[in-house]
Amino acid sequence: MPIIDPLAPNTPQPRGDAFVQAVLNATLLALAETGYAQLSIPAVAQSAGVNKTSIYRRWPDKAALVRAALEVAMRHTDAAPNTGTLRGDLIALAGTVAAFTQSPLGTAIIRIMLAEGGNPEVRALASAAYQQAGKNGPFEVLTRAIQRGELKRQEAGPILLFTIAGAIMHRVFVEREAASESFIVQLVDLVLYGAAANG
Amino acid sequence: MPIIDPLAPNTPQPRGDAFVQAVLNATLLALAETGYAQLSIPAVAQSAGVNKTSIYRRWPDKAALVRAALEVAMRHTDAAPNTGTLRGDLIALAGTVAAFTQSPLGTAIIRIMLAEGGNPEVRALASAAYQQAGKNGPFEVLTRAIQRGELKRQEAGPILLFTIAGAIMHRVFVEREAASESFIVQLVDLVLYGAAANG
DNA sequence: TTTAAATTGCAACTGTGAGTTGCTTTATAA
DNA sequence: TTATAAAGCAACTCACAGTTGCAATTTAAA
Repeated sequence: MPIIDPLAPNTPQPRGDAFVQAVLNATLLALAETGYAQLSIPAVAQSAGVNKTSIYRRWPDKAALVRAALEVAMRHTDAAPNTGTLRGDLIALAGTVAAFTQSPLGTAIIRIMLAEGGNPEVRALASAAYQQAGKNGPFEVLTRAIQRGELKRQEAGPILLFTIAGAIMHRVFVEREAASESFIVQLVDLVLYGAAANG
Repeated sequence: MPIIDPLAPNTPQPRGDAFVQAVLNATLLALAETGYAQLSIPAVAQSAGVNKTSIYRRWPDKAALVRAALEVAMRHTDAAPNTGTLRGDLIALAGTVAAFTQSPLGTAIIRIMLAEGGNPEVRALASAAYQQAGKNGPFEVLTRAIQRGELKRQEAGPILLFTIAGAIMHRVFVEREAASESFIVQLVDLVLYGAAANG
């Protein structure tokens, strides 16, 4: 009874399609609710309405299951915003980051990345997933801002983006407040014009 | 065989003192290494060179043990910096936050706070510990800056501080780069003067 | 429609490790 | 020196993750 590769071509997958969907969905759900360390395959099986044995036969261990779930979940990228101003673009980008951070899946991914001392392979995939969520967008935005002359010091670009992401993380995970539209505008104005400005 | 309150006065503690020290130190160590979820009392016992039974008799469960360890560990507060300028004070504050964030204990506390879906009581204590690390300092710094006229818009104060903390968290936990002195200066200048400034 | 192959379910099993209990040993205070 | 409380020790229970052999079911293809 060999372990099946769900991606192999021409592999007969009698009931496999719905089965895999159900299990991976349940995995993402469990990830969001309890985190990676607490996640148990028997619990996922029950939540998916499926027998644990079947999960064990398809995926060798917890890491492989979570990897598969994250891979499936991460098959979309948001387009870069283009509002005509750096401020507008940053507000749009920050909104995307905030939405991701506050979604159950985003929460799960960020928690794996930050918190679990566990499987490095899984953590690497979580990092990849997090970074992919804003892959091209940010760089296009910065490039256009530099061309427009809105961002004089190019080297400030990365820290600008990372600071926005970090502030949103702090807002959601530490303060446990919503990263609302008004918060995002405040934040973008802070990193664009500074607290010392007269406003 | 009642559970002993280690803080009760006039309680005879024959070998208790050294014992408690050893166990709580081992607990903080384990917390830093493996995190709360993975922490096991038998493992702590072995690491402390102590019998697990003795731990179970003193602390009713893992949450109580970790609570005791965090309470002991958090018995110091840093004084507010006073360099004469807001910029200097913020750099000093950010340095303190960075040192805490990058210390094993700080890492453990932040991870409990952010990641574990586990015991809410423990998470609350971790939050308290994190906030206490910078309790009075930040507010004194802001007050003096407002008096000096360096911070025109008072309402920018909290988001200013939280953004610094969040950016440091992102640096350490997501980018996994050191929050060096030069990074901190860059960060403070960003939130004080903004990326749009000519520099 | 039938048949063969593979997948899923099911039930019973193993193994590990957390937490418990009764008893003995040892340190401390008086 | 002695009484008392704490710490050690060994053996136990129990929950739950992961395994195995076999029966039931679905699907693809003839």
